[in-house]
Amino acid sequence: MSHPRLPFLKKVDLFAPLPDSSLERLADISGLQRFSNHAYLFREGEDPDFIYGLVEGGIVLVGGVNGQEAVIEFFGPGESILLPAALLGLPYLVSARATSDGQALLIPAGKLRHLIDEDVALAAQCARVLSKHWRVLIRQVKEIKTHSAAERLAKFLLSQADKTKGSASLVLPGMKKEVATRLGIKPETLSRTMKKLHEYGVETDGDTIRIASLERLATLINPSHLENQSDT
Amino acid sequence: MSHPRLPFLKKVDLFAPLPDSSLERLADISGLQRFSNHAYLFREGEDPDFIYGLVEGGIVLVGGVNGQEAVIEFFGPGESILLPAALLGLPYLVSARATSDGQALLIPAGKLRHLIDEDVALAAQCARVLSKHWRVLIRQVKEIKTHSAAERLAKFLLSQADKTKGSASLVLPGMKKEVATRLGIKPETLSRTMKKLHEYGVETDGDTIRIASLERLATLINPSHLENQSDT
DNA sequence: GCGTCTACTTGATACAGGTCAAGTGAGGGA
DNA sequence: TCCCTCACTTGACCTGTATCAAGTAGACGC
Repeated sequence: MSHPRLPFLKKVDLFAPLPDSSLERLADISGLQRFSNHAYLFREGEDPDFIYGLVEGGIVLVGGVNGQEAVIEFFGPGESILLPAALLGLPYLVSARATSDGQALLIPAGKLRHLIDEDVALAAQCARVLSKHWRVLIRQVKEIKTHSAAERLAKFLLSQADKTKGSASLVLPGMKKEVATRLGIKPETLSRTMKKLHEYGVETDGDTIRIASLERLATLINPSHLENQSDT
Repeated sequence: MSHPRLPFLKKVDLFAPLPDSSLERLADISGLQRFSNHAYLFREGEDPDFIYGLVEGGIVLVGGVNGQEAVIEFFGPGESILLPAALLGLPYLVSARATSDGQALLIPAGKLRHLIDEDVALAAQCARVLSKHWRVLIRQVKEIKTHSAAERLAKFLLSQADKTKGSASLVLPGMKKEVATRLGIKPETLSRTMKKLHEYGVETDGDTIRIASLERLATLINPSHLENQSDT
């Protein structure tokens, strides 16, 4: 009969495609942890004890010391974090804070580091997930270096929408001040930039955003021709 | 007897620690390519045909369309690039340009994608190398979002130095205008920022930089206490 | 040698985004 | 109910970096 944590493993992209044999092994060493909004899961500088597979809820990776901290990226259910620090056995470069209540699967870093040298399926899947994460960051670096605040915000909103055509409504993955630092700007600037987007059909109501026309908003980024927005 | 390309494989971190069985297989499908300074190895948007293991010389990853392009990162001998695009079979997000003459090992992306599911050692090593790359980008994102141009330049120079104490002399890994966009600033600003660093003991002479005291330069970043500069 | 590039520097000026300061308004506890 | 606190907004002002425009100097071709 199957392990009680199996259904949770299946919800995490890192583990979902693995064969049963791998899953059993992971289930044996994994643990499920609940966390509540605004709680820190771990902090920058600590040694890696676990990797986290997000089953439910959202978290942010934040870097930098207090007062100067910046959100690196938002993560949601199905995503896993900390693989790099865990595999290399090096201290975390970022902290993680919950943006909602939720729960995560924890896999001990040491055991994972061991498993990866014996389990092809797991190792290959780690490589694929890390590859996706790399591309996420590459996009962000490119954007910060080549686009203005308004363009970055527009692109961010478009990426948060679940559609690509017509109108859309979305709720921000965190507080506005977190979104601001994710975009590399200050909260005040986010406020003002949001106002500029009114003329592109963007309306805000607390943390939900309504976009009248995704196509229209897209013209802000690239006045004329098309941009790839799909691949991950 | 051993394959003629084996010594080259040994020079690339991705392959160096692999067992002979893996190396033989890679040697069979790999090819060695020379490139000359300023040549493009591939361009953003293309489909991945190969991954590149740098044996000799330097290259930059640049993102963004012509006129708005920004250097993502510099890479040197031993490093490999494009693993993410190759493993996922998705178009390159960046272009690569040589910053010197050199040579690289090419491994066909399709074959690698196939191998990784059968060779634990290879898969695990891919995961580890990708982990390192992730951490490099994380650092960069953190810096861009939390430090000024002068601080970023100082940190960059410190990271280029091969020592951590006393005086040092280094040559920039690319043209000044490339270094500028790597730091997220314009060439003019780099020029001016370099001048500001004179008072921290930084002297420039073409593309070689002399730093009188690494400790002194470090005070620019963190006026008082210490910062981790070592781990990768 | 003499143009012509191209990288780089320097100066003057513009502007995006940051900083500081003062609200507003929605929870949340006593 | 009345405070607090804390996210967010708004306004006025400031500054770091970009932009535009010369100008210098080394490298290369002829």
